[in-house]
Amino acid sequence: MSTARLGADFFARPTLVAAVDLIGRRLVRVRRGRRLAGRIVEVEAYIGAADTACHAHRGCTPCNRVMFGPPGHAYVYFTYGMHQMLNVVTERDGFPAAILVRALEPEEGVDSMRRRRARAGRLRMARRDAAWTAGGPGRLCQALAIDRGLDGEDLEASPRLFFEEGRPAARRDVARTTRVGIDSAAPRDRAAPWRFILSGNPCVSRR
DNA sequence: GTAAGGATGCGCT
DNA sequence: GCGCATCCTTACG
Repeated sequence: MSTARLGADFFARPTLVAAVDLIGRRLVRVRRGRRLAGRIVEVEAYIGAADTACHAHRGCTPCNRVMFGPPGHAYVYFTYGMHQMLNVVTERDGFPAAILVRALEPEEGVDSMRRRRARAGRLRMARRDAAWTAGGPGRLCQALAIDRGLDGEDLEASPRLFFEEGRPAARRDVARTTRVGIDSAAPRDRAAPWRFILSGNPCVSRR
């Protein structure tokens, strides 16, 4: 178990390689001097302008420009009128690709995460269990107070948001599936097995 | 200026 | 499994 921080080199690799390697690592959000952290149990890869499920497929816009920049930076996107999603930019500067962090197993600051979820009006469900706190990209961002204010954050240097080496999963414990919620993408891209999950972990989102 | 749709989540059946 | 809330982002006029 290591608390060493993952640097830009970790993400300056082929996206699928970095995505598998990210399973089991720790995402840390520091807020008011306190740590909110969890083990990453689910991610998805979005790779290049040719991937019709990737936000980059319509070109560079003010909202997605971070994805076209250097690796190791946070790309935070707003969708469905109410949800934010946290991504990490991968590959070389100029090539748009990212890993969407879809679910965490809460480890530190769990009560704070639950309070944040409850305050947002999800009281009834928020009491249930820790798994509910950060399973799913929208829930994760809410629990960790991640919003577009963190878009473009340098995760190698930021005091507010970063990754730690944690406890990487054994390769045999990482399962691959197709990505979630991309029905309008081309059939070839819907079929790509670019979602990675920690097998059997209760915090993984649906399916 | 305006309209359509979206990398979701919740509650109910 | 299904409907709906909710509003930013984008494309088009």
